[in-house]
Amino acid sequence: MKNLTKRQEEILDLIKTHILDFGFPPTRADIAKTLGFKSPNAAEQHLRAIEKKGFIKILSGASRGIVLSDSDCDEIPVIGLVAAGGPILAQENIEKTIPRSRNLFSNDIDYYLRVKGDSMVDVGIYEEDLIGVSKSKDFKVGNIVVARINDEVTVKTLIEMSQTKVVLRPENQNYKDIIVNPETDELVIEGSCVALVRESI
Amino acid sequence: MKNLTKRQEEILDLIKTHILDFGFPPTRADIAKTLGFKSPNAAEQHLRAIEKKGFIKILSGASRGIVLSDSDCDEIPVIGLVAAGGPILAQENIEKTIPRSRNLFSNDIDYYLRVKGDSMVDVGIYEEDLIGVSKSKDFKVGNIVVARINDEVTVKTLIEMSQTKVVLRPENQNYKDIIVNPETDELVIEGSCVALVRESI
DNA sequence: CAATATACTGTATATAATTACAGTAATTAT
DNA sequence: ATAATTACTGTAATTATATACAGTATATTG
Repeated sequence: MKNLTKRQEEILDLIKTHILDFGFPPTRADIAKTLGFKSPNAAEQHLRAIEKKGFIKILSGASRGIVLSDSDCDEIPVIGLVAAGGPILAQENIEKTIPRSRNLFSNDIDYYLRVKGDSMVDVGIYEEDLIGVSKSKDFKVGNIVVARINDEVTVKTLIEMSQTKVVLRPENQNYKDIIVNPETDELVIEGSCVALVRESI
Repeated sequence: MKNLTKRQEEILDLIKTHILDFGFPPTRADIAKTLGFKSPNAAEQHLRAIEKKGFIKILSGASRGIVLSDSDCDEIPVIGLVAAGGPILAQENIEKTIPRSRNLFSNDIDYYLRVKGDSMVDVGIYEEDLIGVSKSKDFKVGNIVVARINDEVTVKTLIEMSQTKVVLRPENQNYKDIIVNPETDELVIEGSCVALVRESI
């Protein structure tokens, strides 16, 4: 799918905003008025261009007949197994997506990560649970974080964090603390857990 | 808010379905065609009646200008503390509601129940968690259920169920099984847990 | 360098859609 | 008993909207 131009993106945003605000898409005249066009035809031609690039579908003969394509209704990815090496949000890691509008949580969730293993059972995080991850950088010691250590992604409690020592604790007596020296090992805190979802009890 | 007639309810449903299917509300003509009216004015008058009862707002002069009122986007109640005696879904028990459209789960969730106490920590259900409850009657032994025993509502695992003996097990070594004789004690299985949500980790 | 894409103005028209007016008939509330 | 509500048909006017056609100008691609 080709990229939209800046102006086209503006128009797509306007359509989404209109739907959010009113519950239905704008007319050509609405678009023209909002963006200051003097002709509704300017909007028309933008819409055709955006349709050509696959971001919307125009239903001919229907008023306000603009249908957003699935790809752009802003979905939250659910990450299954993370392939070693690549970025977490790489396409091949995405198990499915959830429309952002269905997001139950007020928190800022950038993606859901499916939990593998039992290293966090003592805080009630089980295998196959989905944890909501926020990429925000304001995590603190004590938070449960998503960490990447040398290409391996793991969910642990952040216990200590300094220039030379980071301690990640599995919440399960059978496991030992992971102690990393960020100067010798590659360590990235990808985000912190802000929610948990268990789909099948 | 007054109740809708059967026909009006049909029309409101049609509007919701149309929005779901197309992304925008139907026209009067659409409604008339779908329901077999020979005049778009039949639809018009129904819409006015539904608006009068507060379920929709009609934006005059705008095509497809039908806005659903908040109240009818079908909300899932979140039940906090259950007052002894009354029904679970009584108004005073409802802590808040969540739009059904925001429901992440495919399961049939009739309400969310906020967990009190630590009797289920061994299966990862913690105080303040929300469990999604389905009122469906096809729960089985082994399921986690919401039970009401003599006016007290509790979440436990259903271990055994016969005419004269029902065993409910707290999933916490510090608690003992609850054994109830449905013939002498009042016992209602309100539903079974089909999901779990933890909003703050 | 020509073709295509982008980003518009300006006009016009067919059709889509709202909405008013005039009825009919059955049911329900006062 | 009478008024109001419900549930429509039928017609028609007005307005809202999509959309075609004719331009202008600049930027980008092959």
